[in-house]
Amino acid sequence: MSPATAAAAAQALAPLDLRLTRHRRAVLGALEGAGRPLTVDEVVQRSSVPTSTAYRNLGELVEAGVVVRVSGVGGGDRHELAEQFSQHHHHHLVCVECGIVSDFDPSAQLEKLIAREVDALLATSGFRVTQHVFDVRGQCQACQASDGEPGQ
Amino acid sequence: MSPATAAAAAQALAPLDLRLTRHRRAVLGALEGAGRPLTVDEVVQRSSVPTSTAYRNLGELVEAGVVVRVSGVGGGDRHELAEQFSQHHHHHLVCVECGIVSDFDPSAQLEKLIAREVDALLATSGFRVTQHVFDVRGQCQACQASDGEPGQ
DNA sequence: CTTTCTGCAAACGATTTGCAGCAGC
DNA sequence: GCTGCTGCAAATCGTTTGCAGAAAG
Repeated sequence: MSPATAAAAAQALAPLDLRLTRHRRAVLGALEGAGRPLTVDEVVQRSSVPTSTAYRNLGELVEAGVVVRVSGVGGGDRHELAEQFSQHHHHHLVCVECGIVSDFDPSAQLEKLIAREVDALLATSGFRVTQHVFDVRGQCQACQASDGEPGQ
Repeated sequence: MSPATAAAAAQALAPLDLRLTRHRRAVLGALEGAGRPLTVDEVVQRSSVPTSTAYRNLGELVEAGVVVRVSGVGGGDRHELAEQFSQHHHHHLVCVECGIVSDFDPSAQLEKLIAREVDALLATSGFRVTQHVFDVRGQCQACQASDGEPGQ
């Protein structure tokens, strides 16, 4: 994990009386290195943190706003660094076949229009928006390729 | 459940050798009546269908394309009638506090831009898009009201 | 009538938690 | 050194499944 990220994470954890322990560093390192949302199991694999601790740490990191949960397609929740820690706003491409979630950047035009739509929502329904999710589902290239093929 | 919906549902179920039983009617009636995505538990409550049957039926209805699963915030998956059965395209407002998911209609302008974005994705990443999800998260009016208050 | 559906209770897998000792700050 | 963290194993919760009898077309 980069030193800048570590410092920022420590800042976010402190108000909740949470410490930046070796396991939390490992978890954040795994998420940072992956560059896409990971399941708890993938985090355990990549960080060598025991499962129960991984669950606990991910939960606390979410509360601290350092990590966000992303819902994919079955197979449990996925996690990635919050946008303020990963440096950029993005959306998700979810493959409904293999479950992999990858990131993509939306056009500036779309973002602008979304912002306008969100403002309208507050006015019409009183809903206070904190986040928007624009996920796209379909079939990734790899799954398209393996589809018509013999042998699974 | 309206007769038109019933007929359409029967049509969708038949190819999979699935019958439109009294429980499946009850489940669809609950979803239709709610007008928002329901958890399995809410479906059980409103339809008086035993839990295991509700799970089985919802799964089958999803396979038949009559129902879609919507991911909210914890508390299990939520379900609603597929757009072709509920008459309109819409998106979701998810309250991160109470978990309630409600529907809202996007502007035509936003939909047009989303369609364009989705086309671009196929071209740049080879991802074959089948569905887009534009969910908005935040705090519903009821939860805003109960927030600063004493007693919970 | 034949095939699918139902209801129960038991199985299952993912996630959470209690507790005694270890580690940040 | 005080307070929060860890690891294990046991508890929990949502979901799935096997099976014998009921119901749909």
